Order: sequence, then C-alpha cells, then structure tokens
Amino acid sequence: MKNYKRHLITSALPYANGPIHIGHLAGVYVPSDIYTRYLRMKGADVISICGSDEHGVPITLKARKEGVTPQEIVDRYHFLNKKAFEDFGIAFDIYSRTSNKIHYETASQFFRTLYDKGEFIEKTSEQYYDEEAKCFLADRYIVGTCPHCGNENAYGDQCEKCGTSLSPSDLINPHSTVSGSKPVLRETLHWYLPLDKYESWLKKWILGDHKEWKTNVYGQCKSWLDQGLQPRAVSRDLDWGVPVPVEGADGKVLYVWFDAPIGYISATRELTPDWEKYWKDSETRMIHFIGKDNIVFHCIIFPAMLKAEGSYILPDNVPANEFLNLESDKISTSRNWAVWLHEYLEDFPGKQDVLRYSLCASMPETKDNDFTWKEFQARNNNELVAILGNFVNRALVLTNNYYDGRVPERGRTDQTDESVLAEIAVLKNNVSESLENFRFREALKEAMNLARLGNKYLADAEPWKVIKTDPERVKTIMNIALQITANLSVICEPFLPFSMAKLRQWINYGKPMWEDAGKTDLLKPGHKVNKPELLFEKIEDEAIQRQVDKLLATKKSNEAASASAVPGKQPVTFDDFSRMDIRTATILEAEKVPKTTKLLKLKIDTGLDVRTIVSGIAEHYKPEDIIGKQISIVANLEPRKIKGIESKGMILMAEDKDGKLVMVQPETKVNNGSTIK
RNA sequence: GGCGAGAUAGCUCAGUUGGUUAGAGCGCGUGAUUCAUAAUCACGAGGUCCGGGGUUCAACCCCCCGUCUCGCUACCA
Repeated sequence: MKNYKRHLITSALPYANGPIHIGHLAGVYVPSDIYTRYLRMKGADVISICGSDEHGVPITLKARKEGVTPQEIVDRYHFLNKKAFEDFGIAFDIYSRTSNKIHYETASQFFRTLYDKGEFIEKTSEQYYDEEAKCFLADRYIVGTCPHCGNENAYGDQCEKCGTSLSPSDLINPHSTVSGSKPVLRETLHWYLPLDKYESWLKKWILGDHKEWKTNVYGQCKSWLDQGLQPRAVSRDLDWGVPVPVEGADGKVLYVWFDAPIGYISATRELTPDWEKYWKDSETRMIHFIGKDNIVFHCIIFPAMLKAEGSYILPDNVPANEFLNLESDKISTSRNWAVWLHEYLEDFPGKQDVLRYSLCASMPETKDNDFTWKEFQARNNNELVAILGNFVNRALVLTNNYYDGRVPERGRTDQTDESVLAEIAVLKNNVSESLENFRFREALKEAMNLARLGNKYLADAEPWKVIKTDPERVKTIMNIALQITANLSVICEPFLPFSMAKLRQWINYGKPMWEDAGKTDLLKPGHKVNKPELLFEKIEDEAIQRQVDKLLATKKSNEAASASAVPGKQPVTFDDFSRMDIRTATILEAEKVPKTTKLLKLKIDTGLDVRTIVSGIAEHYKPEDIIGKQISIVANLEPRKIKGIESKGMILMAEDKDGKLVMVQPETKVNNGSTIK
C-alpha cells in the first residue's frame, strides 16, 4: 500500500428522522471508531468526519405528520444522536449537520462548479403538481387508495400496508397531502449528472485498480457497471434542502443523494481551515465507512461527482458491512424493532464497552449477522468478565498482595517466559494486520488472545504455589504478568476505550501509543500499581430478561396492529357503486408472464367475452391449479399494459394479514358474467 | 425474471494459488486447580463443508444444474 501522509475517515451520515440503533453501530460506527482510534494511536494525522443527513422527503413528511417544521424534526434527532455518539465514545472529530450554513455554501458551490463546467444535462420531464398549493409533489406527497390491498393511505411510492412499491399513477383516487387536491402532470426542469460519461473511467478505477475491496463491495459495483450507468437527476422540486444555485431554479433543491456526501466536505470545512489538505491532496487516504445499502452512492456516484468537479481525491477503500438483525428479525425503525443506542446507554450505564465488544465480535462483515441478548450476555460474562477482566484482576491482586503494588524485578527468565514475552509482539502484529485489512472481528479475537495468554501463563507458572518455595521466581512471573496487563491496556484501547482508560489508571500508565505495544518493559520495576476494582461485572439474567420482554412486547403490539382490520373508507354514493362492473368469470387459461416473479397472464370467460387479465398472483397460485376456477372480477377497469400485455380488468382477491392472497369466489357455481352487487 | 453476496461443528466464524487426519472462539462433557468476579487451565465429544452432476492423480476450494437466505433491480391494478 502507498504510504499516505494523512487519513480522512468518513462514516455514513445517519438520517435525522430517527434514533441510532445497534444496526447502525455494528455496520458503520463501531468499525469506523476502532479504525480511527487505531490510527490515532499510531500517531497518524487523521480526522474522522460524520454528521446528520437532514434533507429529503421523509423528514418533511414526518414534520407534516407531527405538525412541526422539518427543522424541529432534525434538531430533535441531531442532538439526540450527537449526544448518544458522544456518550458511546465514538471518536468523531466533528459531528456536523447538513442544515448548517456552511453546508449550504459548500453544496451550492459544488453544484455551481459542475454547472459552470457544463457537467450537467438539463432535461424537462413530467411530474405531478399540486395546483392549489402551487408546488411539485414528490411521490411520497401523493396519497391514494392502493390498488393492491385497498389501503386508502398508500403513498405514491409505496403502500405501507401491503409493502407494494407503487408509482403515483397507480393510485386510485390520488390526492395531494399538501392541499388535498388532485395532482396533475406538469413539465419541470431538472439537472442530471451523466454517470454514463464516467462509466469507462469507473470501470478502470474500481474493477482494475481496486481489486482489494471487499467482495460484496466489488461485486455490487461490478454489477452496476456491467449493466450500464444512466444519467441521474441531481435536483428535486421541494422546499426543504439546498436551493439549486441557478437563476430561475426557484422551488428546486439538490436531491438528497447529491447533497448528503458533500456533507462530508462541509463538515471538514467546519472542522478546520486546512480542509483542502484532507480533500485535495493525493497524499491523503480517504476511507468511507458505510452499510451495504450505501455502496453504489459511495463507490460510483460520489466518486463520479468528485471526478467531475476535478480537484478532489477519491476514496481508497469503502469497507461496507452487511446488515445486523435483531433476534432473527430485520431491524426496523418503523416497527420499533431495534435496540436504540440512547436507551441502551440508560439501561446499561457505564457499559459502553460491552456493547462495543459484542457488536464488534458479531459484526456483519461478510454476511448478515444476528444480535441476540443471550449472546450479548454470554460475550460479557464468558469473555469480558471471565477472560479479560479476570486476568487483569488476578495480576493486580497478586501484585498488591505480594509486593504492595510495586512492580517486581524480572529476574532470570526461562524458555516459557521468553516465548510468552515474544508472543505479545506477535499478537500485537496480528491485531495491526487485521485492522489494516478491516477485519475487525479477527482483530478483536487476537487482542483477546493476549488475555488468554496471560491466564494460561499464570495457570502454568502457579505463582501462588511457587511463592512458598521460590519467592525470587515469583517476581519474574509477576513482572511478566504485569507487562501483559500493560500491553492489554494499549492493544485493547481501540475496542474498549472506557475500560482500558480505567485499567491504565489502575496501573498508572500514561498515553497509550501503538508503537509501545509489544514491548516487554512497559512497567518498570518499582512502578506503583493501585488496587483494582472490577473491570467488567457479570450481567444477570434479569437484566437480559427485561430487554427480551421489551422486544416481546413490541412484537405483540405489532401483531395486534397488523391483525386489526383496515380502517373504513369514505362513503360513496350508490351511483358511484353502480358504475363499477363487478361480475363472475371463469379462468380458461393461465400462464406465467416470462421474466417476472409475480405475474400470471390469465385468459378468462366473462360471459360477455373472453379477455386477458394480467394479475400479480403468481406467488400464491400455480397456473395449472387455477384453470377452471370461477372468480370475481372488476370488468370495466381501464385497460392497462403490463409487461407489454394489455390487461383488461382486475381479479378480486382477499388479502390476509400476512399478505396471503385468496380468490373471492361465488359460493356455488353461477353463470359467467353474473353481476355482483 | 436479471444481477450481486452468502450457505463449513449446537452458535458465531476462519479455511491462503486445488494437496495428507477441515480449524478457532463460545456452548457442551470430563479432569486439574484455587491467586481471581464458581473465574482459570488441560483434555474430549461434535462436521454428508447446502443438494446433484462434472473436471482432476487429488475438490470445502474450479466448472455446470438446482435449493435456501440477504441485498439491488424489474414487475403487481
């Protein structure tokens, strides 16, 4: 690897519409923090950058729902999360935010540079517009009835009741959430970054020059590049965000994906007047810590932006992690299925390192991983307490008992002593090497091996026995045990900063420097060590049970919520009702639509005619099983082309709470075309 | 449907360019020990390396066909 002068570490900007949870921590912030602390201990010139991502539609929606301003929402979560990170010991040099003035300046300037260089394509397209409120509507601002499940409050991009992804034109009776009026299509101008222009350059840069990136990262980049890149809009019609700094662009802001990564730059500007040194000097090594959902932005889009601007450096690595599950279920903010950092800090005061350890030990480095409270407890009790805490305790207790807390002289060493002393340096190098390759689980394990080494050494040397026969020998043994202890306080520092600070206080050790790790004379003879307290304490079953119960309660209330019936709908006139042509029909033929997962192409006899209907039921029915079945259809729905096939009508299905679809059938066979009323 | 990643001991994971008896930690069992928070140390049991083909003297590893999980993407009237 090239020898860099300095490091710029970025951690994905958390979106300021919710609190931080263990998934964020395990995926991004714990590894970024360990890495940053490691570099600092090596004396490297390093800055670690993070902040809140505060723009985008979901925040405006949440604000609207609560009847407050977007600024109030982002203030709430920005300060909550900033404090939680601080309390948790995440060592950012700055935790900034994208609603800052300096970010507005930076982002505008960035856009303007690209604009002036002619790097954008201008294009008009049709978008939904609210004539009453006089604004364009993001998909999220359009609500209507989901054609799939009948939920009246489905959004223009997704129905949250049935999870179907939609487009605004899909909604039945669409209306704007701003004014309630019916949206109309209107032309709007936007700027696009022509990613296709950078395709061959990106191919060389990533596929050619960065073969060392993690397989998940490399694979996903390759997938995107192989499929071919498309121009991507960098602006939106919205009033929350950085205004597009171009004449006549009123009501347009930078699209949040364009805006957010620039937040790394503005945060650096806020931190130091020397920011350009970190962003524009090829001697700087930039690393992005992110989760897998962010790979394409950080590996393809942001680098293309930086390249287009021209004066910036590019990331040297993007060690993206997979996702963390919680008790076998996907973590979900909306379903409240999470362990929230700010709650953990309250429930387990002083136990930051336990969570840091547990999340590092089961970090989703190569595939999704599962966090369970039982494992959390076991990691604490069987590893932190039993192996690390216990070793430190026995070394210090013996030293206090035998030598009144003074480090004894190391006398003549035998072969075992020498190999133990040599092993310290070996383990230190193992930790270094693992960290430098972003293998955090492995690094942590090697660090713990040092405590194991200490335990084994004491068990083999048996100073508590030897003291009766050969007190001189015990001095040597305890000296070595104390060198291991001191080394632990340095080597474990990136992983367990709170506990190691405590330990260093007990042994009166100064600033931990990485270069000192591996040395065998960190504590000189005569050096005073204090009486230890407990480095880690056992976590009892009750504390764990409380957390498990909390989750069970969440699960229960979620189930209750999903089992309850869909809310009733607005009354309709009989006239409205009678305009619907609902009738019985029989399926004559059924086949899967090629290259789709959910679609069946059905030929049905409606009594009036034989027609084709395409229906999204392939996951619920096999074609051969439904031929001959009598069903109910809406016969006068406007025809629509689906996957190139004209579909005339819609089959009525009942949907269960788990999303299972069941045909609505007449109780006994009736004529095809019998009206349903 | 397309693409990417993954599947190895009860659990969480290693396994280097194919090369003898597939490893570690935790858990489990047995023994030793008592300085230490009933902690520690030693030993042991546990594997159809997702399934099926193929290439090879030799496959956990390479190729082909499947299955399952996660993500991206298309699709749902």
